[in-house]
Amino acid sequence: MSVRVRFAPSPTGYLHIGGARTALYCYLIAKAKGGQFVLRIEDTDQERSKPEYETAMIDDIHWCGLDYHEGPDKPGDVGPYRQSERMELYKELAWKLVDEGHAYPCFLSSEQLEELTEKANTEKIAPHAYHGQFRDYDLAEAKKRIDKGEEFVIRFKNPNKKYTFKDLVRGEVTFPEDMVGDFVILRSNGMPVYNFCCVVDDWKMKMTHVIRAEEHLNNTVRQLMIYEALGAPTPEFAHCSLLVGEDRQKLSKRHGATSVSQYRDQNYLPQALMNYLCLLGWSHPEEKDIFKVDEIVEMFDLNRFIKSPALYDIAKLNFFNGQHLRLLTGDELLSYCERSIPTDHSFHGQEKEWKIRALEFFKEKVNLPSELDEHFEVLFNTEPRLNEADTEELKDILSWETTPVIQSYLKEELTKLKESGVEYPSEENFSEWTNHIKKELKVKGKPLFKGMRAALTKMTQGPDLKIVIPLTKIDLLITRFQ
RNA sequence: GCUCCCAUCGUCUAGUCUGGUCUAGGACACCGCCUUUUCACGGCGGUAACAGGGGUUCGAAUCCCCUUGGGAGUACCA
Repeated sequence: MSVRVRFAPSPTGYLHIGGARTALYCYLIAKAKGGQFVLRIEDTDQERSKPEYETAMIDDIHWCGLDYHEGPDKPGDVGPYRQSERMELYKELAWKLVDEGHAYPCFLSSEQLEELTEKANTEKIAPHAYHGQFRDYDLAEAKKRIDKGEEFVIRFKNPNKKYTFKDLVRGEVTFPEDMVGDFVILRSNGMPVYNFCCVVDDWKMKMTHVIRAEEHLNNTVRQLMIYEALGAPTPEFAHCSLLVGEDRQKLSKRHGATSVSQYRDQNYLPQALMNYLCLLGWSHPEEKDIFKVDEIVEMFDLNRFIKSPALYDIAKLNFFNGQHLRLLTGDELLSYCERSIPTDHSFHGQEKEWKIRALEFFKEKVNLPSELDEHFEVLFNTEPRLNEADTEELKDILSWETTPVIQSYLKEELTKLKESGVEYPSEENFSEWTNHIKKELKVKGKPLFKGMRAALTKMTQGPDLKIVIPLTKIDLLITRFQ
């Protein structure tokens, strides 16, 4: 039987970093086993689910490069793939469970429920202890009350026995009989509840593996009960570790940038994000750390999942971005970096060939394209860029810089070049100047290079002049002498 | 409270299943040196961990138990 794995987010917000990682694992397992990856939208919470979130989520999943075989926008044989479109099925099965004695209507009002929970709390027993008030209520009587229009929910009748299952990452897990009470499967507004539709769909959509985060581990006991009552085969479960923030708590909004769209907006490389996320809870058999996810499918398996929670660290993500940035070439590099450079930046006025040459050189210095701006200063500034630490050092340089002979020499050379119709100095030009100043003007060593740097770039430090000067327009260089 | 899960450098992790090759390896970050007449890159090196206690064993990071710590769940959210 072919492996089928689903990612089932609820559209109540933007795709979360943790969600993206789960989706990645689902994608990878499906791919590794030559199976299908399915996207299902769990929108049964009418208040919080929004269609625009669904759209955004799908966009983000695509941006991550996690293409699925079936989903709301990719019809398959077991659709629809949006739970709000499967209501009839859930209702039918919920009532089937009622008729078979696995579930029952319950008429407890929310006020009554609150009181009962309160009571259980003061008695220091499980809060769900009194939720089963209607479990033995006469069904015919119940149906009469429903027909009269009375509000009700459907509760699942807990069979009160232990449940054990083998989790693919955690091993054998056992839940005691009283872990949960008679829980709701159909709300009073007619909407089914997560644990119920999840099982129905995983069954009807023929899922073989349920891969999700550890926060769902405890839900598994409820789901196991439902599979059993439905007479459905249980899939394999794999609960992967949680992603946590600095405080070791589940990663959430208050930890800062935790949605994929924020990284997209900040122009991170999706392959870098995926690479980093992949390693947060899984390890490469050869301890390789920089890779594209599609390169590791054949070695991806559940055995290398880590059970303990992983801390999400942006510093390390930045490193991964830098590594992937350096893997980019020519056109890729240009179209990627260009987006991060302010639209009014002089960079955009340059020739394409120049841009690529500049980026190929500067890419070694940054992790993110947004850091490029400060490095470009050396190419475009017209005012001296000096920080306090430079001042001391500058005293010498300034005395040199103001030496009229050398100033006028460089200026003269630049003017000659300009008149010959050249737009940029060549590397050879730069060497000639250096040699001339060395031989004829008797300046060498540190004063030579520091001095030339200060004169030509108005900065005391920066990248290799041999590279930088040929990237700077002669016109601009001349203005630096005025 | 109750239930479940987890526990190796600050962080991500290798090693745990199949005890010895682990005076615990790699990566991020940090620090130093080399290289570069600057900066960065790169290279080399450094600081830094088996939570604690009991067992089992000739031998335990690895197996068992307890303690402690952390997390998750305990909803008519998912």
